[in-house]
Amino acid sequence: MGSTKNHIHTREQIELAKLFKALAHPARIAIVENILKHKRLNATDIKFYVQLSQSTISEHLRILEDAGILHVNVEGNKTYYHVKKIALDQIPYYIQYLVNQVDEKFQHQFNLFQRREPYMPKLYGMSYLT
Amino acid sequence: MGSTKNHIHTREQIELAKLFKALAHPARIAIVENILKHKRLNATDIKFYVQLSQSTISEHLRILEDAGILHVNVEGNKTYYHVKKIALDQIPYYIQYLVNQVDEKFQHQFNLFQRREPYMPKLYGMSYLT
DNA sequence: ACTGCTTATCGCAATATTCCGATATTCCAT
DNA sequence: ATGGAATATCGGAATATTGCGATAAGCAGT
Repeated sequence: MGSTKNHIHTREQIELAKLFKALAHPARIAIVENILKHKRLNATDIKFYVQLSQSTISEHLRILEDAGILHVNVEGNKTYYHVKKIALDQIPYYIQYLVNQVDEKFQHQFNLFQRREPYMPKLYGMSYLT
Repeated sequence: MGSTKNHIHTREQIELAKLFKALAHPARIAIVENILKHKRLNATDIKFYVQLSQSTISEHLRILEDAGILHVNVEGNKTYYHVKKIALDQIPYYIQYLVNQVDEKFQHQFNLFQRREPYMPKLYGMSYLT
C-alpha cells in the first residue's frame, strides 16, 4: 500500500494540495510564467519557450487546466491558453488564512494584503474530487 | 527516460517548484495547519491529529523541513516543530510578481497586498539545488 | 481530395512518491 | 543498568509522475 490516504483529510486540504501540486513542477511554473507574459499562447508557442516534446507540453497543459489554473480557447487549428488569475489569487488568501489562524491577536502583523472576503477562503471551483 | 529535466529551467523555477511540492500533499497541508494552530508540536502530537503511521509522519516532516517550511527544535526526548512564516510569505510575493509581470499598466488591479521589497521576489534559502 | 500544421492520446520505460512495519537510536526516568 | 517513550531510517510494495515517440484526429489552405 503506497497511495495517498485521502479519506483522512478534509475536502479543502485535498483541493489545496491539488492546486499546489499543479504548480509543483518547474516546467509548469515556466509555462504559467510564459503565458502570463504573453497574455495568451498556444501549445506550439509554449514548446518554443519550454523545450520539451509536444506530448509532454500537452500533458502539463492538461494538468494546469484540470487544476483550474488555465483557461482554454480553441480557435480553428490552434488551442490558446490563458491564466485564470482568480485561481492564482486563492493561494495568497489561503496562506493568509493559515498564518492568521495561529494567533488572532497578532493578526495585524500578517496583513500583507487586504481581504476581499470575510475570513475563510473559499476554494474556487471545488467540484471534482478523486 | 522519465525524470524531470531540470537543466532546461531556471534556478528560480526549480526552487519555487520545490516549495510548492512540499505543500502538494494533503497530509503536509494538515501538518502545517496543525502546527500553526498549536504554535509548536512534536511528531507524536502530529500523529494524533493526522492519522498516519509514525514513519510516514516522520517522512512528511523531513520533506517540510527540507523545503525550509518547518524549523526543528530538539528538546531532550522530543523534537518540536514550528512553521517558518517567512517561507510561507514567499508564496504570495511570488504570485504577485507573476501576475504583475503580465501587464504593468494594470498593476493597480492586482495590488491585493503591499510590497515590502522592490520587485523581484528573492527566494528565501535558495541554497541547495539537486 | 491532399498536404501540412496543431493538438490529444496511447503505450511504455524510467524515476519518484507514499505508506507501512521492522529495526535502530537516543533520551528520560526508575 | 533497564525499560519505556520518541524519533529516524531502512526495505519494500503499491501507486503516481515525467518524459518521449508513435499514432490519431481536426482544421486551414491549396
